[in-house]
Amino acid sequence: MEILRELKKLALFKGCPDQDIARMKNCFKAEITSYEKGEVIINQSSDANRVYLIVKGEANVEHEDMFGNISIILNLKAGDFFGLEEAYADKNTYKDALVSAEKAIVASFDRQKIISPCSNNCPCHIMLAKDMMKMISARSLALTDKIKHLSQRGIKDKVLSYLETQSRIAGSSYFEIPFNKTELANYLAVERSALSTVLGKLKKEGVIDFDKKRYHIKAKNQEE
Amino acid sequence: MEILRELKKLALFKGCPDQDIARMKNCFKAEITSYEKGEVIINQSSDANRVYLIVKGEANVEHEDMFGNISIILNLKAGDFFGLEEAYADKNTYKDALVSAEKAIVASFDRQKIISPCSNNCPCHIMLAKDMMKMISARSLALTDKIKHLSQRGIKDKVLSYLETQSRIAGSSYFEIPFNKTELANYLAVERSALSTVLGKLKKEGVIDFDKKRYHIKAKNQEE
DNA sequence: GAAGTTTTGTTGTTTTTGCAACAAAAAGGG
DNA sequence: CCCTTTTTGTTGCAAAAACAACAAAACTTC
Repeated sequence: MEILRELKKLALFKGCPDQDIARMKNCFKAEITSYEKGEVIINQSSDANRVYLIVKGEANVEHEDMFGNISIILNLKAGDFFGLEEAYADKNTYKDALVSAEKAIVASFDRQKIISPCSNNCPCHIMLAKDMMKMISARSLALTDKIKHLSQRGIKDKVLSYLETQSRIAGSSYFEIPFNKTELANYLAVERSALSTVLGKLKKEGVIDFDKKRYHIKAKNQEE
Repeated sequence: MEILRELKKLALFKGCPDQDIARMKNCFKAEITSYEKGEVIINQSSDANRVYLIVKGEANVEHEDMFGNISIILNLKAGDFFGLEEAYADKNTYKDALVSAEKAIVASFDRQKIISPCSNNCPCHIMLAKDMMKMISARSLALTDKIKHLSQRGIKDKVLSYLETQSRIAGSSYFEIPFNKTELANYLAVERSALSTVLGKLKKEGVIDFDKKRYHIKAKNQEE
């Protein structure tokens, strides 16, 4: 089964023997679905009775506000979960939507099975609990990062704050981000055209360079 | 001991017999300290080897960016933790500071003891693990809420988004927020004087009313 | 490779925000 | 109760962002 190969690539199942993964899939009532780019995986405000694992590809957590503006809260990659917080915090609706950002494979699990101790005594389940904790914590920190960016005054500072973080994560001044310009504007909650202008200016000033989704931070601290 | 009375008020220790709390305090190498308003409890970027529990009072999680601007990430109340995410995600420095927002009592625990299973077989420790999970999840959701506010274009929408959330949490159109105007500006990452102008306008328009930290949302959806 | 779609860049206008400086009001401390 | 400090409101100006509308470029799809 092809899915098994994908699952084994994830840090979550690292070192799990095949038959254990199979048993867990059964135990968690796993369902696996493929999505095309742009497909809505979960609708905002729908009932939160499952948790979702990105097995392959990427998906965005999106929020639509009362005026119809859509903002990208987070970008999820293979191995990331959606809906875990709702499960553990006992919320019964998702507050955001999950939208496929490219061709993606997504597994979903029964929420109750995930959060309660396993009666079948699955070998990897205890380890899993700790991984969950780590994952939720990491997400919390990622959200804090995003707040850091959004808290910057002005588009220029927002985008630089974001790019610096991405650069740090990539470990290089050359890096690729998961967003095109429109999506980046949504992520940073600014007007797309205004962002375009600012990016153009930063490029002209020689602070950064970019092409498509690839960016390069040229000067570190030689501004003003 | 007075502290014990405070601890027992927290949801975390609800139903725990006194001697168990005492044992856990010992097991987690607990230390308890009092702080005056404005005192820094934890410095940004300092070593993350303990986790902190607000026992009484309030404290703000604050972040100082590269330009020296300070923004309030979150407001923590009695029962809330600081540093849990770093512990579980295995980060060795705090990325934000913790500052007392009023006279407060804070307990701190050894990070390792909190995240590893207890060898002493403390009676409440298993329950505690689940509470931790719930707490981190709740924080994650709170951060998402904040992102929702920050993603609004314009101060007016930001502040209304925030106030509506606070109103929903309080379950009434009359409610009190934990911030004064300066702090609210920091939380929403906008200029204080601009916020003041916008609030004044909203009051004049009859959309909201406020006095000190008490607010009232008058009209639901009759704007423009 | 032509036609349509999506993404990106550009520009001008309007509105909002940031900034700075000040004054009034409220809170806190002896 | 007076003095000091903190909080809040106000205003004018400069800067920045939102908005709208359009054009060019890139990417699809047949």
